Amino acid sequence: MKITALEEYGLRCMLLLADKGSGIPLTITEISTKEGLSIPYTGKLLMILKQAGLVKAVRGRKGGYSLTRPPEEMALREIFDALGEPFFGPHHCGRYTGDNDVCVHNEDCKVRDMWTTFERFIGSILGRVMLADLAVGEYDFARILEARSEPG
Amino acid sequence: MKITALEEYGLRCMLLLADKGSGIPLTITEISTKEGLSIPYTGKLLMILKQAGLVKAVRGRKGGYSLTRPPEEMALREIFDALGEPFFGPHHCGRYTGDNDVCVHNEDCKVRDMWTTFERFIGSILGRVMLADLAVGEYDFARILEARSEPG
DNA sequence: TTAATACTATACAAAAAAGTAAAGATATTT
DNA sequence: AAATATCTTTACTTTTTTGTATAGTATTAA
Repeated sequence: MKITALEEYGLRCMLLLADKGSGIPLTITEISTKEGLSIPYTGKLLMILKQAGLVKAVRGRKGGYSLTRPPEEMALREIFDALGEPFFGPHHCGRYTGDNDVCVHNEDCKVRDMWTTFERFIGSILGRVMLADLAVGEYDFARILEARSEPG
Repeated sequence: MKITALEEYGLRCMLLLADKGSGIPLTITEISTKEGLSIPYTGKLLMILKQAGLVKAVRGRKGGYSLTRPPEEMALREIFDALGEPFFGPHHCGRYTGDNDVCVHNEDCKVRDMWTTFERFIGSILGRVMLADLAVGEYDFARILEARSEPG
């Protein structure tokens, strides 16, 4: 039950871009310096985020990366989905089949049902907390859950 | 953001022991057969659970594993803590330091604060859902959160 | 048009997690 | 006491994840 490296570092990069504002893009070099990451690894991260449509790249001089949307409209859920599988995703049961081709509990599984509920619970939070909330330091989940409706 | 193999399989073994009742212990061989896992791997899992004090072992004939406490008193949280680190644990920041010895955001980190809140949120659920709830198919988290007080 | 700057893609190396193998120690039953 | 069934320990192999290296492509400003 762990946060992966891509998720952790990817979120940090997104936050950096959110803080910067959408004016001037940030280069890979700048991002890598500010986050203490290597340049190739930073490039890899940004590439993943770009392919998910969360950031856009401008080449050449004065180029760099910036967000495709204002951080107020970017849910943490989208960011994590871009950087890895969800907590309990569609591949879970096919992945943990033990020694068999298909899980022993395939027909009826209490653990699966529990994870499904759990995933939905977590998703309802991450879908409503926006990158802008993070930038401002707002993560009172209970209040956010109350104030905002389920995301579309 | 993923569930580890140890957590998934370990939880299944615990559920199996909970269903069995605390009378006759289950052997590694029985557990491995019922869960579709190899015998050595099952042994490894049970050893971890034993060292955490969640199960006890009896050697020799008629031996095997059983729960140390009734499943009504065993929170999912304890089980996951035994099988791996918590979602956002004390080692997180020391682990994701990029190329430096200490994380660039060590002084003031919005991501860290967010994870802390998030971890507490998840913990408040997992601390109140018991293994017995799972066995019965009860995982209406909202209701459980409402009905039960914060665990000690 | 040229050189500098920046992103893109592919292949590879290192570290961590997952899973296996085999020999050893302990308890119970006969 | 001996045989058997069980847990226990250590070391090893495989797979996945992380992170690196390098060569290539595109854009812009002078």
